[in-house]
Amino acid sequence: MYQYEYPHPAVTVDSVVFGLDNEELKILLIRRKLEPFKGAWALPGGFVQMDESLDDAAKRELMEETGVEKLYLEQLATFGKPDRDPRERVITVAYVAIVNLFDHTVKADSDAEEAGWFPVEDPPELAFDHIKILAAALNRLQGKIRYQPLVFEFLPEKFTLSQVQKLYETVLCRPLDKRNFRKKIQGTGMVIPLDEYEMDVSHRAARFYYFDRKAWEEKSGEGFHFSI
Amino acid sequence: MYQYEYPHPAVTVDSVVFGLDNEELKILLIRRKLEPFKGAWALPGGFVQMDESLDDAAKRELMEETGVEKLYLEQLATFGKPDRDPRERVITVAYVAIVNLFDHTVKADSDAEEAGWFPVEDPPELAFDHIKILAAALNRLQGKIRYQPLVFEFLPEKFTLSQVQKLYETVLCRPLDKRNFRKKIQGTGMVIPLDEYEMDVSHRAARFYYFDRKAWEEKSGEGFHFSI
DNA sequence: TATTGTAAGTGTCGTATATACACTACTCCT
DNA sequence: AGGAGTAGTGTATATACGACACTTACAATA
Repeated sequence: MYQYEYPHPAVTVDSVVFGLDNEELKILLIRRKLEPFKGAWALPGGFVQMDESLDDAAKRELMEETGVEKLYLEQLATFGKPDRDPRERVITVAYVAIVNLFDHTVKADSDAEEAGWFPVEDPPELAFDHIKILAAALNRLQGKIRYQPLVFEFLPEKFTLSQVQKLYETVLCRPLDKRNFRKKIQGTGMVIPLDEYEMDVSHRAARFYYFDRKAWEEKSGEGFHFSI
Repeated sequence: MYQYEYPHPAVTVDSVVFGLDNEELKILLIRRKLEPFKGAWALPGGFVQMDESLDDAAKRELMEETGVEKLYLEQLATFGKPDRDPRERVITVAYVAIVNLFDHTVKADSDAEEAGWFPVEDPPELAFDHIKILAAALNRLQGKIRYQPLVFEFLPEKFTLSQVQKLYETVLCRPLDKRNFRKKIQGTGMVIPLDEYEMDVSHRAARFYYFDRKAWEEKSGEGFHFSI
């Protein structure tokens, strides 16, 4: 038992994990095994250990639940209404994560836990206030994707420009003009053409490109905006 | 005494309170009366009560420490490195606040606590990791002021365009062209001229304007960007 | 081997937006 | 009357953005 002079809330981390699955934007959800909300779908997460930072806690929980090590992770916001958990006062630090479903396989159904990918547009009923967290995460993603190169976190190392465009269209929920899009994305100077082309497609093969992370890290230092 | 089956961190809220004092951007700091960091300057804040939301906690602490009710308040980020407080594990939810030092007087030196306004550029040594929180807050302010009308939170109801421009220049740390600035700010349609002019100035009297909050709230709903 | 289906790839022009830049107007003070 | 000090105003150029339609390449099928 742990004793304190004043009451302390519990602190959890919960992550909204985005991934691109079949050209659809999806989120990873876990089915709860315990009360409260037993059987309901919920964001992956858990309690912060006393010796780990918040980022580390988020990483650990995701590692445990998805098996993925390399993912994009960023703190979103902290949710702390007094009654958001019926058991005790629980404050949750929410994260946005992006996993690359091309390069890594996610153990969606792990040992003990049932997990699954759900379309962002119509998720199932979620436990706690997780639907609010999802809304905030989607909002952040849509805002940030326009001036930071987050799209490449979703895509394989080598991708076609059509893939990039479709992803932007999916996230932003609006169509983009092909020529203008290609002008912009190539105008950044960070999306570099390879001498490789698609194979085994029943139409003209698309060229592969890669994202020059080094150039971005240098230029993002001062002033440079990605901006699509 | 309060008992828990698992260890719980303490949770505080700390606010970076910005204000415009003599055309300088300043932050409000409190001198600590207790260990640790006794005597050092720190961000105003305190423990979250079990029956209040995080926003309410931030508001309450600021009300207690500054006496100001009407202020702009927005959650910034949560800081939770395990060793950021030497006593016990303390996770702090940081807020950015803006107080209007024209319309409200802040009880900078209150009963028990010594408080003061310090230039953002060279603050004193701060307790805990508060210098990091300050850096993050300044970053947020500089970013957000360019596409949201935060400036008017600093200024009196009726202001001159020169005041607005000087404030932008102060926050962004760069000079702006007067004519282009005035074109843009008037182009928003939300900064409305009054038929009042400065009095008792030893030069041409400047016209007063006000910010049309209603128009902003309507237009900010969809798509409109303030953008300076 | 000719045809068809499908997605890839490419350029221009008009419009809107951003930037650079310098003088006159007003008020008070000496 | 003139000087000090800040308010206020317009134009021209460069850049960015959005609209828009056809040709190319590949493979499957007739």
